[in-house]
Amino acid sequence: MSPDSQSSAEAAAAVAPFISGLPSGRPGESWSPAPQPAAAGAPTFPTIQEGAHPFRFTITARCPHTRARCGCFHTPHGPVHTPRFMPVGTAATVKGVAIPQLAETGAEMVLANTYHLHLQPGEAVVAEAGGLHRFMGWQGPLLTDSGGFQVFSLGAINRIDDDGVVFRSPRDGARITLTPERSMAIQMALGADVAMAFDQCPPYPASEADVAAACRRTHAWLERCVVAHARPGQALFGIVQGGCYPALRAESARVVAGFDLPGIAVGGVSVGEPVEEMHRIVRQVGPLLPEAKPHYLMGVGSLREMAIAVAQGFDLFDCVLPTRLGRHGTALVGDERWNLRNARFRHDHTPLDPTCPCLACRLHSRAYLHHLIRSEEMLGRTLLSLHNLTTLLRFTRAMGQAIAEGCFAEDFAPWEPGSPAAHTW
RNA sequence: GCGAGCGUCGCCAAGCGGUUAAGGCAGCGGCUUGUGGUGCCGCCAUACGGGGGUUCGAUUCCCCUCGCUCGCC
Repeated sequence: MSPDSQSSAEAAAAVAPFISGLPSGRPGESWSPAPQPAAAGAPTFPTIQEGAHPFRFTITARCPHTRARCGCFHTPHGPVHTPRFMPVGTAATVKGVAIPQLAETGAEMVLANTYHLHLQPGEAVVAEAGGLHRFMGWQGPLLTDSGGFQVFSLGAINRIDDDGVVFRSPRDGARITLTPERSMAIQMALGADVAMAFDQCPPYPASEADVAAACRRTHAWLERCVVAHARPGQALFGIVQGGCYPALRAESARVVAGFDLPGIAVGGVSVGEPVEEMHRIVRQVGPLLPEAKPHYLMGVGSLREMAIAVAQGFDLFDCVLPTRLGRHGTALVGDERWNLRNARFRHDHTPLDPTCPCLACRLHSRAYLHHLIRSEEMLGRTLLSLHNLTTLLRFTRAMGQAIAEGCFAEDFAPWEPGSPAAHTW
């Protein structure tokens, strides 16, 4: 059975584990959003985690032709089958998508953001709710980004030094300091399954000297993150930097791998560099990562780039693209992008993508989606976001299946009729 | 019927003797990669209600005409 050709009963069953913490809606049934208060002196972390977790990563199959592998990363909130795309839920919500719908896309691990949640509503509110899982209602694995990227990409930075970053809150102008220790404290309070190291992501282009300095700082900060991180049941991932400089990348990969953390990420891509540059970095760095750990390529979520990365042994991806494109009216169909605003869809009463199992494609036509987007109806944004997420998730799942069956290739394109992996689509 | 005003892109609207005839909306396309529900970038009137004149030159001045608006009978 294709992973996507499931009946609605099967779909409901698949969703159930992700929403088991939610009330059934039956009359008289009560639901307490927060656990019982902890005893005096106990850590203030959410109590839904019990003890240390090994965060095992098991590789179940390897591609004979490339470095690709498929496997399973085990977290306290369940498995993440790799390769896998991870939807971005910046403010503890994947914009426009409700939890049951999110589960239907095939998402297993979801991202949230330290920077945004610290500013609003503040990690204390999340912690008092019982942690991020309880707060947002997602019972599957969660990962929090450290806030490092946002400080550099969105923030009006006041000062950056070896200690950390001082910036002004775009919300109320308040002066905020973020350091490795602070980021760890916030992420521990949020309580995701995976916390990311606080890093410095240099812009593109940047001089070799500037990138080298950012690397040194990122490595020093990683050490401080490791020291500060003390939350059972939460893994810490280090981040490799180095921009487009091979020597710096190699050095960074060596240093970060040396910390022997449960996972390793590659950052500093998708920052405006040409895609060919990204391909070079992926091809260079992939082979340098410790074989037995999950490899997470940060910020990459276009099909071609993910396939190239998977071929170099990357396992996890995240990207705002599917939801941002969806909100703005663009649908991913195969490897094309369709702007649903375009007049050519006005009278097109066929499904968006007949091969896609998502809600938008099952229930609605291109003409209807076109109408919703043109009318700026919020349902249009939701449906396209859902569709785009579904497309990326089924693509990464199809890669996994193809790896297991030995029919994966770097130019993986299962939607093409002649593709040896067509049956995985 | 008389008086006044107005008619510039689908809509709103500058220009008031020499302009590549602003701009906005709409429309037609494009862009967005560890997320400010945004944003950005192209394209879109040889044409100024119609017809005559004056002038080297008229969307801009004059006459006629058509249409709309507001007053007064």
